[in-house]
Amino acid sequence: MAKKSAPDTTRRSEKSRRAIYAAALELVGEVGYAKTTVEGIAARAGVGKQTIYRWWSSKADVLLEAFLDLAEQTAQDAGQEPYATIPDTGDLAADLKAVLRATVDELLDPRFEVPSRALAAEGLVNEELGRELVAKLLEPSLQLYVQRLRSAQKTGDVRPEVDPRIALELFVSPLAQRWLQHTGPISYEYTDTLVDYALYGLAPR
Amino acid sequence: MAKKSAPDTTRRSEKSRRAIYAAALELVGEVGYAKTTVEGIAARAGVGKQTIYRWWSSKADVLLEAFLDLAEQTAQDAGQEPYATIPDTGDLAADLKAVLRATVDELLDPRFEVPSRALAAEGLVNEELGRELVAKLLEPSLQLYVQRLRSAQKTGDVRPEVDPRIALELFVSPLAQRWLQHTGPISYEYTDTLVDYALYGLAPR
Amino acid sequence: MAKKSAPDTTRRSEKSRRAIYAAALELVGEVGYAKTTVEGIAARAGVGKQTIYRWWSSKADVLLEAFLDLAEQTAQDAGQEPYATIPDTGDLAADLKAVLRATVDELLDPRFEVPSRALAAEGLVNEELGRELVAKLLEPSLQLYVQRLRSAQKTGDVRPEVDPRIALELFVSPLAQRWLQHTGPISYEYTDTLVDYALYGLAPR
Amino acid sequence: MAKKSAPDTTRRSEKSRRAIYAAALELVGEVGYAKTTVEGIAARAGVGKQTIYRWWSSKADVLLEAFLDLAEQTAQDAGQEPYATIPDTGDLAADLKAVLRATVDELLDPRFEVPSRALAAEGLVNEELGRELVAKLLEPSLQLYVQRLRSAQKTGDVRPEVDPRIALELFVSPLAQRWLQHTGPISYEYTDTLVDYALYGLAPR
DNA sequence: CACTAAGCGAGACGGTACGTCTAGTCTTTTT
DNA sequence: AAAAAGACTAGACGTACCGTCTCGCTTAGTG
Repeated sequence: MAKKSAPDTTRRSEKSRRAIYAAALELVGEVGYAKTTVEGIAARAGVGKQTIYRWWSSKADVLLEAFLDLAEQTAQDAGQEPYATIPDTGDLAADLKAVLRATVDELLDPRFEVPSRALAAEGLVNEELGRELVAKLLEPSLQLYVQRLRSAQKTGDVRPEVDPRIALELFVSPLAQRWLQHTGPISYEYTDTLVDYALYGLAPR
Repeated sequence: MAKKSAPDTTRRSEKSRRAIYAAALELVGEVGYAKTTVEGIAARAGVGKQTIYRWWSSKADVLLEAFLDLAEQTAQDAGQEPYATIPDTGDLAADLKAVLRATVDELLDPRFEVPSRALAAEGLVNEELGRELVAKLLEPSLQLYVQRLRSAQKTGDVRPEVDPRIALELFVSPLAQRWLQHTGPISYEYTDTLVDYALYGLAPR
Repeated sequence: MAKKSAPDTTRRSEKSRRAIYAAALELVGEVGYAKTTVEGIAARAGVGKQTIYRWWSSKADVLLEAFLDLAEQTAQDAGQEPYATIPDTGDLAADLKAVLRATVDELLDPRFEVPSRALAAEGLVNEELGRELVAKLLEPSLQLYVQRLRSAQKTGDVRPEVDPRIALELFVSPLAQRWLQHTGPISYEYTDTLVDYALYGLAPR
Repeated sequence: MAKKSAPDTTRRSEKSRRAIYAAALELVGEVGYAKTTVEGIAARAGVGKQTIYRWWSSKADVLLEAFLDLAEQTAQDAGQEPYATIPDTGDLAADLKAVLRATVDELLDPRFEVPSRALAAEGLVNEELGRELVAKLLEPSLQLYVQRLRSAQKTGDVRPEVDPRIALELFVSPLAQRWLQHTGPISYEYTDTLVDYALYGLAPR
């Protein structure tokens, strides 16, 4: 009775998949998310529209996977794993500053900027996409900070009663907001300052 | 030779303007931003489409003004001015916690939630709207924190070399991000914790 | 509650209507009925698809009206009314032969051939269109024969007990079938012969 | 060098062929010719699409063969040969009326009606199919009338100078047109009248 | 008796057109 | 002159089929 049986993944055309990812990212970069259309992606990829609708449910879905794929490819091309963990040299401030500087570089990379901003925007308004984004992209990274902060609690560099999941937001969220909402410039100096303020507080010691 | 002379504002129909604001906010609340259409707003407002296009350039523009109007109305209805300044009782932590608790209340008010999230989303992707949003809604609020922190520097509650514009992000941005991106729950307890962490730092004293 | 209110005919664009008729007839002539598409008609007419769907329910419907319009225009251009009646010179055979010869000319006119054959084909399979075709195009012509045959019955040229509606089919239907189904050649000689056979019978006198 | 070698008929699956015929006729009967699709036929027949395209060039082609097959089967099931000849009892009028009555029965048989009308319609517009239809279905039947009329000319029942190929159209074409174009009811009385009119003419004797 | 080599069911593919929806413009009539 | 109404051109939406193209799997016949 099932009208739509799920398509057979084993027969899927790898070539088409890659062409669709490439076309989607290109178009979002060129004309922006709103003006990117499924039709346009199909045309640029040299693919029938149905091939897109067969495997993805929406434009947002295509772009999410395309972006995840891009991130994965880039990671493999550069170092092996992007950041399995945050380095632990014993100097917490230095470690955090290093990671945040790398994040700054990434946020300013134009290849990532447009699609990730587009996805973030769509994620605000589209519950499902939002949850996927957070689960697949954001939360894994944040967990790395949680680990590093827990380690710092063991060495006494962070007070033991501090909740690491909240603590990390002190330096991560400001950067995120400046980038997302253009509320201020982004630089190494800025993130270094965030780490210092967060670790040692605003009140005099 | 000018085909489009600017419309004559003195002849503008106040009734239509109000009806359009109301219709826009209702529709965004009912069906979400993406499914709200100019046509739908015009129909619900009992207004011709051209009347919308004559005075606004886009759906986002209508909604921005509608939202600003709503904010203004609500402010006038409730207390006079919402927060011309942040209270200065001499207890910085208490003052910040009070304001952030009020912000939490506002963020959880369903009348504000959908349209402001929609505007924020559009603002990520639409440069012009984003700048307007930041300039008209966000930055004025943030300046209040700047003032309160400067005052705290004078009383010695905040270290003098701290940049208040960055400092405020330690407790404001985490809240903003949790709300915008659903990365965590929002509560009085959470914002209180943020203030404590930000003021006294994560490192042991 | 009515979702689709009927469109307002008084505001209809005459220019678009004419352009659509012209495009439809051209395309049917150039590529045939099956390969003529609503999209193609809209494109050639420089018209939005919705303008077609607003006023017509289908490709067949457009073509029917376009053809009726063509027939009307052609009639007006040539003599006033095409054939308000069949001539009555007193010589029944001659009168019928004359009209059938004119019909032969019309059937062989390439401007009429393709669209009318296309409509006829669609009419076979599409009940509603078929009834409209018969009612608006075919039956009015046949009634002219009925009148002429009745007149002939008064003058004694046709037996009084003959049913004129059936009688006319003896010479009209053969011509129709040859033309529609390509079952034989069409010529003045052929229609003359049909009239002779029909009037005087096959059996010896 | 030949990309497409002709398929090997000896290996053809008889089971599939029969299933395709059955599915095609069922679907045309249920949803009409236009809404019958190759994909639908394949699905109902439990057959791959390629199996249809391997042996037939089009939907029309499938249906033509399916119909010919049906006609053949029906003929074999009923009497042996359908009508190798038209009976020759010496009474021409009676013989023709008998055959036409049988034709009326056939035309009103719902098993035949939909597919044959569909084929006829397609034949009007599709030259190739039209010629095949005429050659394989129509002309053979008409030749039987030619023979009977020639025989009648020998016995003096039909004038010797009459062209039998044209003469037969006097009673066959009207029936065909009424059936095809729904221009009038079909009955034994009607076909009897046609024969009488055709044999003895409309003019008084 | 394994070994081709075809036909087969299945269904993914690049496409075209469908009929619907909305954007933003233009025109007509009313206030 | 602004406004209500709504028809207009334009073009994307998601769906349905087209006809082609593999994929494994029978199923013969051949070596």
